[in-house]
Amino acid sequence: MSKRTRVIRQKTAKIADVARLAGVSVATVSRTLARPEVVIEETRTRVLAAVRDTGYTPNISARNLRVRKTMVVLVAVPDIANPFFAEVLQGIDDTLSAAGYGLIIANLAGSPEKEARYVDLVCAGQADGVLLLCGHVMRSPDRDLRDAGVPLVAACEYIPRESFPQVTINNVDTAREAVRHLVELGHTSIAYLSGPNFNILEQQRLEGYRQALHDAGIATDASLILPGDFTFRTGVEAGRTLLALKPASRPTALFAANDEMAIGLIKTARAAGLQIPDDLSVVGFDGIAYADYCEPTLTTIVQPRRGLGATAAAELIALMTNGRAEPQKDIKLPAMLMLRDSTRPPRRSG
Amino acid sequence: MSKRTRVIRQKTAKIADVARLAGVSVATVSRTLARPEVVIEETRTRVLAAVRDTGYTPNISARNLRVRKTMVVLVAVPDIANPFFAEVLQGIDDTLSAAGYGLIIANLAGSPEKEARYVDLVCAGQADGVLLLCGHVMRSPDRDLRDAGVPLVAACEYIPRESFPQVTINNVDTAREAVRHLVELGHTSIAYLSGPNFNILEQQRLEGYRQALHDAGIATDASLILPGDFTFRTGVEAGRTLLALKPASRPTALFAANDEMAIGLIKTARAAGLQIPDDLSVVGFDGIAYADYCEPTLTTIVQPRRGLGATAAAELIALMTNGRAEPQKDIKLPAMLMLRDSTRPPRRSG
DNA sequence: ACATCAAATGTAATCGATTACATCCTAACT
DNA sequence: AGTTAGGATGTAATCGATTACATTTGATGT
Repeated sequence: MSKRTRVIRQKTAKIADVARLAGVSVATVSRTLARPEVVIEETRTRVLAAVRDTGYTPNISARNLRVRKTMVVLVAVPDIANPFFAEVLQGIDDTLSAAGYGLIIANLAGSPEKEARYVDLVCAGQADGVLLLCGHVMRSPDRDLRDAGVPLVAACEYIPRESFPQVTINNVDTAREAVRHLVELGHTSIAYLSGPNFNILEQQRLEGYRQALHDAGIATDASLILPGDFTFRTGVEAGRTLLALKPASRPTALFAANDEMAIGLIKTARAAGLQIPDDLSVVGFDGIAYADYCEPTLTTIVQPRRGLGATAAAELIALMTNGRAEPQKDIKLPAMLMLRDSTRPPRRSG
Repeated sequence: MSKRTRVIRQKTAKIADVARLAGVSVATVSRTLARPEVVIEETRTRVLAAVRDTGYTPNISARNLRVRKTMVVLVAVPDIANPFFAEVLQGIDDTLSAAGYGLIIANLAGSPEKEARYVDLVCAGQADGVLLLCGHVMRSPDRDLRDAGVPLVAACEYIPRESFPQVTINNVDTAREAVRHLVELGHTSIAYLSGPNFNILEQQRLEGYRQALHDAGIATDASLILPGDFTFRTGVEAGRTLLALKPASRPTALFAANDEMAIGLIKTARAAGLQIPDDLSVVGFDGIAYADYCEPTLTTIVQPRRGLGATAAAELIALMTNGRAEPQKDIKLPAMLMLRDSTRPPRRSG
């Protein structure tokens, strides 16, 4: 059976072959596949049988050329190796692939050349829409994604002053809540381990940190703001910086702009004999799987990672199909402070 | 300047528009872009100027339809959230995108429906090649990826009895080396934390474990083979199983079929008061980034993750361009035992 | 019995690029 | 000067599907 069909089909059957075998016109074959209800029962079965026998599958390039669609969306990710994005991608993938869309993952990896290639790809009509997880509208030397004329949706990293839908969490308020948690435990000397300077998430989380300190009447101490770039490595470095301080002037708590840095910092601090959380409470941000695997388990802000992906994908689908749905949408999903073992009141209260 | 071009271009310029503006035929435009050396200098500059002014980018669907290529490869991944695959993907992405290919990531996630959708996609000519990281040739109810007539290359998980190139490490020998390390430290009671039963990697690593024990004259004890499925969660469960044993009959070392499970097991064991490596030495497999972040750092087999991806991608490119290069290639990349802090001689030697 | 209409199907234009083949032109050789 | 070779460009077929419009068919109403 499957042997036989494999023999019949030489290259790949085209719609004309099916039409010939079924004794109908190509239009009828096309209709049978697209809107079965408009062809009469008897024709339909004949056509479907011919489709089966020839092993016919429509040529997507031809269809795309004709209907000007690709059924592909491009997802721009700063870094696939970052587990946070991997989980957001799952949500995107679930939603999009259920709706029949394929996805091209653009791993920007900080490379402007790659970014430019992907912009050109989209401008060339290779995608029906773009999901930006990267905090900016992608550019090539002479083009901008907005020129491509395809729907855009941003997620995770808010892009200011844009008119397309965005799906994010409220980073400012959430960061503020994280720091407030430390304040409520009694900490007054609270450090901040930052993300890369011009990153929007960084700015928002820093703002939340500032607000929380201000709420508590604590002055911001610039020396307690440690530079980082969201990687484990800079977490380790920040840990060393912290250890170099005299114990007396060392903060009793730290809020990290993401989990990976928090985990790097904890590792370094522990290796040097510091007790976490006894000597130093740490709060992270993101809620990656590892935050629950490490030791001690990390108190952190859990972002609805799959939810962010799924919601953004749904929004993009709406734009791609309904044409113009309401843009300007600014969807905020709830994030949650997850209390685990890395935070505790300071040893010497006050 | 960019303002002006943005105004000129109404929808998207097609090749005919460029031709008209440059005062040449469409063939000349096409040639100028594809093989600049065949058109005379003066024409070339005129055409290129017209291209710039119109903001022309070729319509890829049309080109694909004509030349029967897509410049897209599909990568089948068992699970994007698995950090091991994320790193392999980076290698793939680097190589493929440098060669101008886009990639569609098929996150199988154990779903036969998704798998089938992707098979149909490829059979419909949506990809020029497929990279299988998933240990089997993908199927849909009535089709098989081999029917698609596109080049295939497998990586990471060896697929027996297939004629396409495969890029893997030698799992049997490497696992054997990992266990030999434990033997050489003096361990004689060595457990194995397995992967899912029918997975080829699992079978090979188990075989390596068996061989190493045999080499050392140690009898295999079926009760020391703990079930797992490569996830952190089953590592935790295996940890509990281990803890339930009387200390006297508890193994002094364990080889886990991957890092995530090893890390889960270590966490559970430590939480129950077991010292790692003093009470239990642990060796993992894969060398994910986290193996160096956790506590204690994990002795493990480091796979050349980017290398696997890059090599497989290069192999696929060769097949896609040269048409038929030598198939049957079985490329083995070296993996390395990385000694870290989770292994040590047993307390009571002998 | 004829006009009318709708349902079913067919015909052919169309999407936008590539490229085989045809044509034109110039330079070089006899 | 006439012929020719080959370089540069143009013309038109082609890739394979979708779909507007045309045609056929049969049923219904008068």
